[in-house]
Amino acid sequence: MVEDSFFTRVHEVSRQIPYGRVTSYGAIAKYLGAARSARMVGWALNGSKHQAPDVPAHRVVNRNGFLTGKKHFGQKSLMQQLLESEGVEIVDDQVVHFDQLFWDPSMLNDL
DNA sequence: ACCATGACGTTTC
DNA sequence: CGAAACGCCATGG
Repeated sequence: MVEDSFFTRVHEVSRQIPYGRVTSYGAIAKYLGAARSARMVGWALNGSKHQAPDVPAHRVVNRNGFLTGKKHFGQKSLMQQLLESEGVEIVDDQVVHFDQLFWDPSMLNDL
């Protein structure tokens, strides 16, 4: 059966993240109507590997642009490598020009 | 219903 | 500047 839970929502939204772009857990949470559930977003992404491998979790970082979830990729540097492969500069586990690369799900409405 | 967990975010010390 | 506490809330046991 399909879990119409918060998790599934996060998965779908995360898949909308454009190539070479990044977003924050809080932004996704806010878009889902649960701005205070940023932690659930990360947790959902953790489950996404199990439920929706299509979800580019590497494009989701915390509000500081830090690759906080890199450790969940099995390979610590994997998340950084994936982002760099998309043209995203990473320095000291942080996204460079995060404010420029930041993508908000709300942009879907205006797209 | 209660307690524990968690890839966050903000505030306080 | 760094660490810790707190809030916040969905999911699972």
